[in-house]
Amino acid sequence: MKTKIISPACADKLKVLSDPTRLGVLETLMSGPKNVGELMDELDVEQSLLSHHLAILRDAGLVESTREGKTMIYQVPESVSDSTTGKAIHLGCCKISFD
Amino acid sequence: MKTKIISPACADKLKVLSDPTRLGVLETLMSGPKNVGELMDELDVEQSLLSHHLAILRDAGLVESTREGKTMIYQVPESVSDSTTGKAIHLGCCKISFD
DNA sequence: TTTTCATATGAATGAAATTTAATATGAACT
DNA sequence: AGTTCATATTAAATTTCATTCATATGAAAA
Repeated sequence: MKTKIISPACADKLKVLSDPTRLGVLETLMSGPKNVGELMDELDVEQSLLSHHLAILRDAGLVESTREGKTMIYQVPESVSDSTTGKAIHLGCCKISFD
Repeated sequence: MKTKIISPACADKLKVLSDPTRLGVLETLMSGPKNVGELMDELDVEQSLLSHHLAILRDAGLVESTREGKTMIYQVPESVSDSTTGKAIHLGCCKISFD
């Protein structure tokens, strides 16, 4: 009886999405790039808290950021957002489709 | 500027899947019903710990159990597992497809 | 170069989730 | 009824996570 190797890596990626703020960030960014201030306004989250969550999303490769003057623009990488259906997130191990 | 209402309910459901043991249980059960002992063997998880995780999956409606003699059979409900593609989990708010 | 704006980082706290250990339940067998 | 097998439950210990607060960084403006 070989012991099945479960998928901790996939669970880790799902954990990144299993938070309302981070999920909200992704949902928001799926409609296009935004800077941190815009995300704060839209999601109604404190600056520092949002920044922490953005770091977690960035570390997981689910968002990427570029500086534009004083502000930082965040967006979902092409490889992550399904541009055809528009409403899916590719985690590598699995794909999450909304609605 | 209306404040966007994020989706805590969906995050909660994703949280249930964001654990290697629970994800392993679901993956295992997607190939058919199993009793707890079989899940223990396949996933190499302690009895009590597995039971806790099964309770969380049950509370979330992602698995259901029926007694058969001394053992408990666990399975993924029809409504949750996508019977057509075979490899998807429906959470209500979103759908997770594997490989 | 000092100030201001936009964002990031680190430490501290508290809450929630996971894990372990011990015990309980419920069905079948003797 | 008492014992055993399979699983669940409870409580306690531990770990992880989210949040807050204070401070730092980096770019532009004065």
